[in-house]
Amino acid sequence: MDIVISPSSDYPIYRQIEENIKTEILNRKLEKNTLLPSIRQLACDLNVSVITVKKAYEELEHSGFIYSFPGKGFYVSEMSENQINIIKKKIAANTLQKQIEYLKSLGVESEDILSIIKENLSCYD
Amino acid sequence: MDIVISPSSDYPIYRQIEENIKTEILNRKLEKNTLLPSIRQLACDLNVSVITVKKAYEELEHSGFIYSFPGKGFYVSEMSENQINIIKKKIAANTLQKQIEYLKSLGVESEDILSIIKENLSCYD
Amino acid sequence: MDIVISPSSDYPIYRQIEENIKTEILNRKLEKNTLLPSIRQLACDLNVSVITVKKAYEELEHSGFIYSFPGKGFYVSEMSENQINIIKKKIAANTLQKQIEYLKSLGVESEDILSIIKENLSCYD
Amino acid sequence: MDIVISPSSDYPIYRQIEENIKTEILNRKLEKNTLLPSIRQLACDLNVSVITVKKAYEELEHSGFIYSFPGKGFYVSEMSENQINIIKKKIAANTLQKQIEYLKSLGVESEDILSIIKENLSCYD
DNA sequence: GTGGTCTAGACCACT
DNA sequence: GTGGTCTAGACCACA
Repeated sequence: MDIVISPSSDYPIYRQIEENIKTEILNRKLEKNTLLPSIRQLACDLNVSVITVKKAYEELEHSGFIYSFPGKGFYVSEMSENQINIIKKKIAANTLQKQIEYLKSLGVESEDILSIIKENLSCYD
Repeated sequence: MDIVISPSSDYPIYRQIEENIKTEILNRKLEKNTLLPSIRQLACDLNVSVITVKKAYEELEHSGFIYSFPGKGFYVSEMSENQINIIKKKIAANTLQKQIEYLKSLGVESEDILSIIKENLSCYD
Repeated sequence: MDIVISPSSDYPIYRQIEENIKTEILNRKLEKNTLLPSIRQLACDLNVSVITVKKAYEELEHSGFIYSFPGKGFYVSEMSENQINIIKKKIAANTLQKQIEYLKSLGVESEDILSIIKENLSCYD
Repeated sequence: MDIVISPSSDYPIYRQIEENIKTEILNRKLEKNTLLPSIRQLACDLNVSVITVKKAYEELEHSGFIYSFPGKGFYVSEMSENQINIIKKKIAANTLQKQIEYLKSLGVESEDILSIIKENLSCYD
């Protein structure tokens, strides 16, 4: 599992860990029922506090991406391909809508937004 | 000048004020050399502390959107139509790039992103 | 009389006016017993408040560079060539000493200071 | 770390703290990645408000001399010997140039300036 | 009147 | 514990 965090960011570390794992789950890089590294292990690897990792895992459990057996560890939840796709699209729709709302309030032209998007997407095809 | 803030947001109040004014400047709703409301006045209007407004003005001055004559007040900087457009596009390019980077790392399809964008933009035309 | 002020500077305007006039007196651009522009006139020319000019004149009178006949105006004081030279050297000695003290506390090398000085002076010979 | 401030000075306290620390960094008295005293600690030591120290640290972070990990503290930035020397010389060149410009506008002779400088420098060798 | 600075508290999120 | 933010006062220099 590759988790990259930047402690200097203004974004909380536990959120960064959370996002990293969520991404890997939605990506299918982490398969269902996989055992995640223990809180202590990950805390040690990332050189952060145990509490920080614990918080990240708790949030992930709360939002249903992982589940835990107390005393055993945290596991990746089962989700159908369909469920995952729905979640992905929901996230995309939400974030992009806010983004565009903001840029429009700035007065950015639709065509400019579209061309920036296309240019960026072309890097991935 | 219309400034709307939500003190309960997790986004700092001074950033909200900053963003509001920056948006109005980029929008040309606030024209160059306009005298902004005094720190005290705005603090009173928004029902926040003087220091909170000062910090917002300070940041805006730091990034060049406004300038001050101590003892007189804060004024909107002169910026050419061109400069403003460049700044707008820069902001758009930056935020959209990060957005797409993130969505791509999630594995969202390009066509899905594009269709969401188009759907959202159609609300503004 | 040429007075240039920058209202945006963090240096008070009345000090700027003061320094400008002091410089012209030490320069002999303003000769002894010359009648300075009236407070109202100068305030109007510089587009600043009457009070600001008044304060500058008061300070100059206080330090002996000008004198006033109430109801008539402000005049440049009489000073011998010798007196003027002594004042100039005193100012130079004071400011340069502080400057060097500061640069030395930063750990700047003496040779660097000297070469910068020489380079700058060469522009004036 | 030795920080000396004079609260009665017309120079803002937060600037004094800023200058003190900047000097120690350029001096290499504070080595890179050193943990600075916490805002609260320093505020207590200097007997000033927390906010005053915070402002000083904020400015230093803004200009790149220090960096922060929220929740952990402020650290001295990494800068090569070279970078530091460049900054030092830049500061020296800037301040000395302004100084000489001013003295020249007063009509001080080059030789006088040079002899004052040499006299002062001799105190440090 | 304005901005510039400062105090002495406070609450919060994060480590 | 740390920094991040905020309040509700205050005094000062300046215009």
